[in-house]
Amino acid sequence: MAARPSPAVQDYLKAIYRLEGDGDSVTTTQVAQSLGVTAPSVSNMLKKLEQLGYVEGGGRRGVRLTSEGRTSALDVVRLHRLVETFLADTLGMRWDEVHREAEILEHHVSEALAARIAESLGHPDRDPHGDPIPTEQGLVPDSPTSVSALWTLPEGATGRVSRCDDRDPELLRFLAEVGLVPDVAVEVLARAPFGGPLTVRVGGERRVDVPPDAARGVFVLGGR
Amino acid sequence: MAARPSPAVQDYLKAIYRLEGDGDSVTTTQVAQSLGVTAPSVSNMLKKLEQLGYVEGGGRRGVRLTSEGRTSALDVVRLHRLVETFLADTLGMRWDEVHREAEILEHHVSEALAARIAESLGHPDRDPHGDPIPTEQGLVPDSPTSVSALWTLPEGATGRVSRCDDRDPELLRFLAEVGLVPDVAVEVLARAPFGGPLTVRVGGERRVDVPPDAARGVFVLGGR
DNA sequence: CCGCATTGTTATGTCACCCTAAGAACCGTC
DNA sequence: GACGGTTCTTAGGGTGACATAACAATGCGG
Repeated sequence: MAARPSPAVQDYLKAIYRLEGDGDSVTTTQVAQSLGVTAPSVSNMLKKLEQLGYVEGGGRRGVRLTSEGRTSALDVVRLHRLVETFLADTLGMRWDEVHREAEILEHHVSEALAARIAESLGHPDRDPHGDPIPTEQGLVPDSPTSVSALWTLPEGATGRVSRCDDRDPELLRFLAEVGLVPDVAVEVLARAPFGGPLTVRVGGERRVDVPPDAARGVFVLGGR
Repeated sequence: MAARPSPAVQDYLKAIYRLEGDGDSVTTTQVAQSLGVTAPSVSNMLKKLEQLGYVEGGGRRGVRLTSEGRTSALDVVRLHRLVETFLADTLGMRWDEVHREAEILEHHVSEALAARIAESLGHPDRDPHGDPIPTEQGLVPDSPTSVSALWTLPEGATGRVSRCDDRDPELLRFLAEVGLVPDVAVEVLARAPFGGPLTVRVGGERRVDVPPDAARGVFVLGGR
């Protein structure tokens, strides 16, 4: 029953967890950029995290989470996504507002409260942006392997929106407007050259032009 | 549009606000005891609060809140009680659990979220313990003047429970068990001598023995 | 009016977390 | 294998909020 890490530590663990997704070893600068702090701050904190047993490999080539670190990171991620889902579903907050709020509340919601929230929502396994919600035991619902950014799909590709990047409220407002939300069917009709927009059929109905930076934040579970 | 004070500052303002209730000038030691910190810490913080314009009269005889201080204190109290109400009504948390949780969340709930919570609850004016919830404009719903601690009532007195002290979960569990909750009718049937229990009729039905320390935490709006 | 308890302050230290400035280690290029 | 650029760490500060220790001021009983 380890004590709950401080908000700062939780933020570092969460960032490292997210960065481990692509490639496995995480560098000081990656973390610094991701959290908006300076490299020396990260250097100090990583040393501390290593002493606390949350990360290892502190020497050269970046750090990795220990299993304990991963457990703690998943705890935070779970709370974040549960809170997001709750704010959206129960309180009717817009999906572009919930991330900010959850970013703070994730550090201050007790386990007891989280359990109640989860129960009142019927133990959801996806948050409003389509991200999987880890279980209390730290299991992450299967992330299908054939998920690619909409941006990378060739003309003619079809599939369903799996998740959307939740960090940019403006992006989310745009996506909501054009109907690019989780579970909707999409088909890439055309790719404009020179970094132009993608033309996409959304929900079998609307034709929508999606600019590159938007298309990079939408992930599609491929039909083919 | 003053920036939101830090959690620590909010806690001090809340404590001073509560202590101003009885008598008007609040001393260093009162605050220290109320917050469980040492006198020097309070001394420092009061100096800071005075510089920030939240309190005045810092010299001799204790401090008082400025109107700005009172406004900020009421903001915190409002959030605390809204959160309590929400946790109890919407999430079914027991009334003895909500205080602890709200004590933390009050510092981290945004104005936007508070507004949504208030709306989803229909802008309640009492929390689960019967305490009044200040409005967004900082107005405290009328606290009736003829409210006295159950402990102070003479034999034969009648009335309705107005509010219960929310700080001791054990007390609240006891009160819930014997039915002493806000709005229930009570009548003092007997006062045992030498600090013995009060015998009270609750809700026109049950006879209940209420020990002194419990009777001091229940406040009754007098019928006569 | 003096002594002494209560109350409050100043001085100083600690801890967590962040910063800037400056030096050390690594890395591909020539 | 020296060189310039990137990356990382060490050194040294700063802030907020707490602590302890020691001193000052108040206020009351005798």
